Amino acid sequence: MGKGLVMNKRVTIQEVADQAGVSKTTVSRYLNKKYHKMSPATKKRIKAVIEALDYRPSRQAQALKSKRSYLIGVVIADISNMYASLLLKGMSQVFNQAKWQMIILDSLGEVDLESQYLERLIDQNVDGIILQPAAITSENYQFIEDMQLPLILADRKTYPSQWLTIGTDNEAVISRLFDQIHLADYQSFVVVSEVLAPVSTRQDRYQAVVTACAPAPVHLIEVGQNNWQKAILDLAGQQKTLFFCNNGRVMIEVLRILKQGNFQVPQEVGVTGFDDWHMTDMIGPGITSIEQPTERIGAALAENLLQAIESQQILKAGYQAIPSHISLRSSV
Amino acid sequence: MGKGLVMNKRVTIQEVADQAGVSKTTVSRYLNKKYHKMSPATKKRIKAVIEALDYRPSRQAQALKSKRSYLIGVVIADISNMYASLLLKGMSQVFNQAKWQMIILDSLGEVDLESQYLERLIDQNVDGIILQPAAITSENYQFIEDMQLPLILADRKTYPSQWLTIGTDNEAVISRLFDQIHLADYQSFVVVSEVLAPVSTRQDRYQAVVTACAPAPVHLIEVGQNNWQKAILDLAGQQKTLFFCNNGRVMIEVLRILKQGNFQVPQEVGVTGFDDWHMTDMIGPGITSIEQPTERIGAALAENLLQAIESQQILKAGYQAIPSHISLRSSV
DNA sequence: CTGAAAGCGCTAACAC
DNA sequence: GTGTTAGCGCTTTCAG
Repeated sequence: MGKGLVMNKRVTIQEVADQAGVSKTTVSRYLNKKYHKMSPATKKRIKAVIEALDYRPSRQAQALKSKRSYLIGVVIADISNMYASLLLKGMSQVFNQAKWQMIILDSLGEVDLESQYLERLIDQNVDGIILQPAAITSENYQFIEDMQLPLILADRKTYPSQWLTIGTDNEAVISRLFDQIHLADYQSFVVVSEVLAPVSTRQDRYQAVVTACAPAPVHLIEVGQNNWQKAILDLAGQQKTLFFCNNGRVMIEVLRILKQGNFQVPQEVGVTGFDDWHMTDMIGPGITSIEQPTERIGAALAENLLQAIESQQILKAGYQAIPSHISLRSSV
Repeated sequence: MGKGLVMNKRVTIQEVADQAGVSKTTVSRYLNKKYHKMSPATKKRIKAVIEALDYRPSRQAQALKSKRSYLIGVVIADISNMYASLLLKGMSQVFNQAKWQMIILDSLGEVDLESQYLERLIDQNVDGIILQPAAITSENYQFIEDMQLPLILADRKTYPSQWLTIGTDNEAVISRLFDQIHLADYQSFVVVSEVLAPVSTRQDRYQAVVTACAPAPVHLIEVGQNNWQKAILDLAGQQKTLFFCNNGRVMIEVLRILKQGNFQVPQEVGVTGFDDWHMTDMIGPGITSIEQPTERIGAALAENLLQAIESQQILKAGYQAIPSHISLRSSV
């Protein structure tokens, strides 16, 4: 690898220049592949010295001068969540293949913490930001725009629409899913979700279910609310109910509760919804569910952001929906 | 928030100095809380200007001068893995609470890619590195040591032992788990694992099972090998077998295979092992399993690394085991 | 108590 | 083709 046996201090461009008998400028030109007017001889000499010394330019210094850090800030609402993991996987495939690196922060879904972290990213001179916003109002993120920093939203929209958001095709896939379900089999319909208000995705999914079930009414159970578990069991006990779960964690919970209540799926209750794990087929009879293309969403976020950074263009506000896959099994 | 309506360029320390009628030096002193010899008046004035201008120092520039980037490099073998997610969660709790930020890279378990990423982190002037190594030989990481960069290993040891590694108490917890199992119930014992060779953790777990079952022999099935699925079904069919799964993904796979083969757990086969998801209770009868304290491992890694960085001391090589929890259910 | 000046490692006019 | 010079935004002697 051309590495010396022991090396303490970083070698600098100056040392390379000295050893090669040229100026820093020339070395810098070499580094930045500006060969257009450079004698093959010097070029070769510099190359040799760089290898001998195992010289690697300091990104810090380059960034300070060139205003490009090759750092991307990523703020996620919960890094331990499977959805987030897959999103990050997709991003890292795009960024790391190129020379970009991600600084990843976990906002815990808390708006104040999120603001703090966003500011830190700006302090760090990141070239762009990918954000899964904890707030639903665009105003919270206006200051990023003011800084002229490219920003792209993951999964969740903010209002009024101001940035490009990339996520699942919630409405379309839910509509397709319900086309496959024989609604007459059910006497009541329930959406189970984490609290709707702060997250556009949850609202959109709820609305899509409402639309799909119309004119039948749709109940909403928000996990964490008073007696929500009991509410599920009550509904399941009263009439044949279809439970639509807004994400994978919720689905796991619902299945657990129904199992404890000794309800048979799909004979006594129906269960469907979003499955972040792609593994509900392990559970019970196999759950008919929506599998999100999470990695591809992550990759798309990264690609779009890079393009915006490199072209210096502002991303067009709006929602880019990546199509989901419906996994038909036997839970409904 | 003290933010102006529109601001394009970052404000610099020079502008603050000008507005406050002092020199950059004094502002810098203020920023670094060197108040010892500074008149309350100037202090107040600087404070006011900083707030009015919403000035925030550039980390880039600070780092270039002070040799402290407040950046930590984290290289993980697979970022979409649940174990990794929880590790990162634990780390982020420690780092982000303080003013540290993580650059996270996914090595895909590939040694070459990993080397490349580690070098990039060095280029970026990170203050320390947390690594879940893809290779098992310490030699691969010697160059980090040569750079005087604090390094700490997550979950996996390298040989010869050269750095502090923090992970699960594999041997101890496996020994405790087997104390709870009535070995006489089984006629054969099998460890199912991803390929053993490159990862110390997998080897250690296998050895611990061998020790616990002695003098009975222990079969080893490496997933991905020729006909490994069939091997599982064959063993299960021949005699009453206990399957020990080396991690959560493997356990999911084993359960899936056994289910397809119509084997009843625990009547016909026993299943136990490590469960990264803390959710195998959703599956079948509830799986007796080992739940790793993954978040705490992540936090411990972060804490130890920070301490090493701040004290300028080298971490003592060795293995720090964080105790796991055994979840006794009914699968064995 | 405060400031001038040098410099961290690099890039980019502008000369020659 | 290549070098000189002047910074990027900050910290830190060293003087006063």
